[in-house]
Amino acid sequence: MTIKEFAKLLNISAATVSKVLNDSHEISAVTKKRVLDLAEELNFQPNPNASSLRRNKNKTIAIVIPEIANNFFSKAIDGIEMIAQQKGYHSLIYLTHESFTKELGIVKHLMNGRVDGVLASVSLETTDFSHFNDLLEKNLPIVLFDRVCEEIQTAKITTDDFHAGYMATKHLLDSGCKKVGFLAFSEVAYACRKRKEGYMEALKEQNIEVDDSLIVNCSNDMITNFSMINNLLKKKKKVDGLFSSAENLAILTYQICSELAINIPKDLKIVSFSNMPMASYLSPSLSTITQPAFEMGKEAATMLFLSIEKPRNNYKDVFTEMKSNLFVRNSTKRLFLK
Amino acid sequence: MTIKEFAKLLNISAATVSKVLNDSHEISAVTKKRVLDLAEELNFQPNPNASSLRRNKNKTIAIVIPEIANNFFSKAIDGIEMIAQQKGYHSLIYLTHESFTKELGIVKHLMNGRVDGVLASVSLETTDFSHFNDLLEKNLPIVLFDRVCEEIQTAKITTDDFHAGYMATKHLLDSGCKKVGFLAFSEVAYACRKRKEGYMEALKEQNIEVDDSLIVNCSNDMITNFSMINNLLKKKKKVDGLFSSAENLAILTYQICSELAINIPKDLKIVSFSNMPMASYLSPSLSTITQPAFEMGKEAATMLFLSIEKPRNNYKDVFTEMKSNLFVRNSTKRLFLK
DNA sequence: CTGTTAGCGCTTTCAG
DNA sequence: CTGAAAGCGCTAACAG
Repeated sequence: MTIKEFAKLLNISAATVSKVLNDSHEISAVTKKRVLDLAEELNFQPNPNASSLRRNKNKTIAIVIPEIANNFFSKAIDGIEMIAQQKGYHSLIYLTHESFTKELGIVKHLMNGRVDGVLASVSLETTDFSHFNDLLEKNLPIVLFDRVCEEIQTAKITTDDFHAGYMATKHLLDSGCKKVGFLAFSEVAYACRKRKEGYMEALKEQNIEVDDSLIVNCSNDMITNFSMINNLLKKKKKVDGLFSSAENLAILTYQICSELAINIPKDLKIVSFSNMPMASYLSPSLSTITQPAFEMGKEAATMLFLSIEKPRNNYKDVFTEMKSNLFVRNSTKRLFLK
Repeated sequence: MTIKEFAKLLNISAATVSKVLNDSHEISAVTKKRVLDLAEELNFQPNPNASSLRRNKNKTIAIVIPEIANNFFSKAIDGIEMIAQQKGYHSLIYLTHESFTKELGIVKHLMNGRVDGVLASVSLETTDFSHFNDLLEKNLPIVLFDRVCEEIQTAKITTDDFHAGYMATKHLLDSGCKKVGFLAFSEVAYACRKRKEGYMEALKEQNIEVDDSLIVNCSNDMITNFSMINNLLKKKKKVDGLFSSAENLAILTYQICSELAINIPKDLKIVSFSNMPMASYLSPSLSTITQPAFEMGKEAATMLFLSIEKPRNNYKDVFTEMKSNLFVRNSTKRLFLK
């Protein structure tokens, strides 16, 4: 049903109906009620495409992320979608699967005006970020979260990755580890570099030389990751502690330890970034750093709507670092970072 | 930039450009190339709202699910999005958070023609399914997956829940359990009822009377679930095996066992539906039944596109039960269902 | 093979 | 306070 047909049912004009549905102040209370009542009864909704075309606004945002089968990202989407639903916006989801080419294609596509704003976490392969700048030049607001980059001047949300890395490593050293390794999910990603800097800071504080052979630079290729971590662990007495910058690498390590008959946590203590629910009950030997994924999603979405609804310079280049939680050992200890 | 402005750059008409971009056969190769080259160079894309309005088609589907911070649903979305991307479709995501009211609001909203099809998993609270029928009456194709219902005549995808329940329970009995309990995530959900029927079948086969006091009917309220499961477990010697129909209930049980100092799997063996990555390495005592979530997503999306692109009766009321990759797994055993 | 034209359904002046 | 009419940008029918 079109707005014209609907209007005819009440013997008024389409313009009047449109004004009521858009809550214009120039309509009498009586007409308003008549329209709203019938709209409710018939579940009448104006055609969103016609409306978007005319207004040049879509009430839609895009979420561009590397993967979704991931406890961090799925919780972040949960937060994003909650804010979007509150604001009456719709959320389109796009997965890059860590591919630069896909990310580029998606972002270029988004320049067609299908969405009013973009929330993005950059893929592991991405080192050239100019496609995001192209969005900004088209006046499309964008907020980066978790996988941010330094090159783009826009709002960004991360956890305090340096401090988290520092605390994780310190925890391992305090637990008696002498040789603490580091599993990097990427050599270039900003978040991972910060986590590594925190790791190095904790070592430095205790006058421990950084041993590059204890640092495994992983990638998106799990086969290679497996063999690199395997190589590290099969050298007896090589490492007694491991700080993992990503959940999937920690899980991979559990698998390797199982095959090599390495006892966790007796022979090897692990602290990992992870958003697995109740990790400490399921696997009491896994200590986790939990990022506030849901809150980060909400925060990122809130900032995006701010800049969709207000002029751009309100938010430009804000950098927010959120506090994360370090859960250690079956929830008897819980160290808050910061 | 509009298609008219773009056409002027090449001194041709907007219609011609439109035909090229929609791959019409009535355009010369030369013109085609000129248009495509410039479009590539300028990243020109026609306004999607104008196009959708004119065509009355959106190249967009909706995914309506209870929650996303969930290993099953996030993997399913992964599969859905993959097929959608291949088909050049966009995916809108809507979360009901298990609320009937929210589901109703979302589905009613979708009747405005914003999407060309709907993929849905019904919420736990939903017992009246007529809103889905309203969609079908508006000629909007819909495919239900995992949380399906019997009341709607449309395509549905589930796992073989009866057989999975049977195998899980049989596995516990074969492992020497005498008193096997069942954690139901819902009393009414079709999938859960089937899992329970499988559970009862396995008991019956071994001439074991069903003991209702070993069946915990859980809900979406985790506080109540906690106390009900706690009550069951704190009675010593009450149960020595537990089949959980949902991952979150199993994790809750791990927490309770930790507090009650119940040794898993010595005192209590657990088999649970779960899509946690490498559950058996992380927590070797947890045996899982893994649903082929990714494949179910792909299958559901494929069926949806079939019915979007072809007349409706092609797919009406097909019921697919997926069997591949459904197995009880712990580190040592992997039992394939069917 | 290419161009002209009408109109998708809505919102927004502007006139009354 | 209400309505008439223009036009958002595109595509499809039709003419040439």
